[in-house]
Amino acid sequence: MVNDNFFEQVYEIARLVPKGRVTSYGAIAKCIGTGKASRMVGWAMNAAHDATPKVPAHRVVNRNGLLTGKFHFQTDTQMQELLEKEGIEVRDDKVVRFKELFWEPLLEI
DNA sequence: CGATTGACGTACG
DNA sequence: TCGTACGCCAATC
Repeated sequence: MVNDNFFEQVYEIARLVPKGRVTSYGAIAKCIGTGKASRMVGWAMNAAHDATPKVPAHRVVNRNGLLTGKFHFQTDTQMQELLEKEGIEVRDDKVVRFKELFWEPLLEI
């Protein structure tokens, strides 16, 4: 895999997420056109481990703002620490004020 | 080529 | 409010 359009789009959007902001898999999925297939975003993220440059997957959470993918990080706390480092409050593995911090990729694309 | 899986989302009970 | 079921598309086995 060198430039899989599908993954590329997911990576691109994930990288476009401003610091201190978060987005959801469904929003990205809808943005790239997969729409209903929000699972594909997560699948793409799975490959994001090998993506270049590194994809800020810690800014991508599920619709509930829950850090579902934290388990896939280097450490289960890495994701939360990264978010807190960017100014995002994380409580009980979920983004605080997720609604306010939510960033729609459609606004940029 | 068929079956299974997947970092989700929505619907239903 | 919480738990379970189904759908959706693409990739992998």
